[in-house]
Amino acid sequence: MKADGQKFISCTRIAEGLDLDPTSVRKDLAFTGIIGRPRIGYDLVELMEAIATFLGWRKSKEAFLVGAGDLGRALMGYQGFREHGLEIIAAFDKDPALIGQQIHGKEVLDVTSLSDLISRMGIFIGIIVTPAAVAQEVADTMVAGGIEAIWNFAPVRLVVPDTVIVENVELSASLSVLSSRLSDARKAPTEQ
Amino acid sequence: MKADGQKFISCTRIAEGLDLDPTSVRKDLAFTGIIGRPRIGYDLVELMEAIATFLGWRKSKEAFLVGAGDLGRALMGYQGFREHGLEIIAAFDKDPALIGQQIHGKEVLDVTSLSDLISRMGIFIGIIVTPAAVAQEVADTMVAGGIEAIWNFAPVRLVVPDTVIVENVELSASLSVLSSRLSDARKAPTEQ
DNA sequence: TAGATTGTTAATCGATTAACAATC
DNA sequence: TAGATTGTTAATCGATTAACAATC
Repeated sequence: MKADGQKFISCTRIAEGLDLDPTSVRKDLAFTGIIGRPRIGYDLVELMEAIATFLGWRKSKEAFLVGAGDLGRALMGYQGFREHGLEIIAAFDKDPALIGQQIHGKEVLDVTSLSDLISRMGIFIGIIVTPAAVAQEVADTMVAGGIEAIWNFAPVRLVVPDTVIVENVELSASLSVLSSRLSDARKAPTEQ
Repeated sequence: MKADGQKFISCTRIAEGLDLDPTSVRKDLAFTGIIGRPRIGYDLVELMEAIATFLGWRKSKEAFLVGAGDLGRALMGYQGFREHGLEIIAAFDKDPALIGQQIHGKEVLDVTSLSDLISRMGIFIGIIVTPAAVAQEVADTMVAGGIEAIWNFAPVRLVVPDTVIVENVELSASLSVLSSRLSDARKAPTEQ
C-alpha cells in the first residue's frame, strides 16, 4: 500500500485483509502505542514503524548459527531476516569438510570455539539447526558462553536456565496441523 | 519412555514435562478418544497410537514440493516427516539447471508439468518453498491441478478457494516473537 | 486400606466481540 | 452536515483451572 502511494490505513481494511474483527485490530495496534485519527485511520508509515519497534525489529541482533546443513544454509541465505534486525555473523559445525568454507558469504567455524566466541564477541542470539541428538549439547555450550536467546529448529525441548529465552520452530507441529485439518475436512466435506 | 520399557504414563507426568496443567492434558487427550486407568495412567503405546491417528499421521500423504532452493532441499532431506505420513514424491522448479537432477533421491521436474501431474497422480498436498514473488502463481497452478492442501513457506498470504486448506509456516513471525521477548526481558530484567 | 489418578462438572479467567460516544 | 472511524467500556464467549466423586 505504501508503494501504491497510500498515506493512511483503517483498521477496517486491515481486518478485512487478515480476516479478523476490526476491534481486535484496534486493540492490538493500541499496544504499539500508535494513535489513529477518527474517520481517517492510521498513518501508514507511522504504523509500520510502530509495529517494527514494538516487535524489536529496529534493534539489530547479531547471531551465531550452529549446523551448516541444508536448513542452516537456507536460513543464512534468506534476506528477509535482515528486515527484522537479525544478522547471522557466522555458522558453526563440527564437520572438518565444512569448517573454513563460506556459506552465503559467511564463514563456517569450528563448533569447539563456539562458547568462547559467544562471550568474546558478545553475541546474544544462538540459532540451533543441528540434528536433534546434539541440540541439547549445543544449547549447553551456548548457555556456557552467555547466550541470552536461542532460536531452536531441532525437534527437541531444550533444557536451559529460565533466564534464557527459547523460541522453538516446530515444523512437524505445523505439518500435524495441516494433516489434522485435512482429516477433518474429509470427515465433513459439506462444511468448511 | 517407551525405549525405557515403561508401559504407562500419567497426565500428571506429561503435564510436568510440558509445563501444563494436568487437567488440560486430560482434556486434550480425551479428544483422541483414549481412555486411561485411574491410579495407573494411559497405556503408553496406545496413547502414542491414539495421538498419531488423531493427528492424521497414519494416513500416508504424497506431496509435491515446488522450489528446489536450500529450504526445499532441507525439507526433502528431513526424515522426520515420514513419521507423520508425509512423503515428498518429487520437486519442481523452473531453473533448467536443476530440472532433471536428483535431490535426496527425488527428481526435480519442470514446474510447467506441475498442474498436470497433480491431477494425473492424484496428489493432494503441495509444498510451496519458492520466493514470495511467485508463490501465488504456484498456488494457482496447484489449485488448477486439484490440490487439497498447501503447506506454504513463502512469506505471502495465498488467495485460494476456501475448499483448499492452507497452512502457513511463518519463520519471520517466530523470529519476531523471539525478538519481542528479548526486548521485554531487557526492559524488566528482574522478572522472568 | 490409602492414595494416586481419571473423567467430568462447575468456577474462574482472559480474550474476543458488541456497542457506542467522541471525533474529524 | 452526514458518515466513517477511533478509542474504550460492557457483554459474551470459550478456554483454562479448580474441585471432586469414581476407580483401581
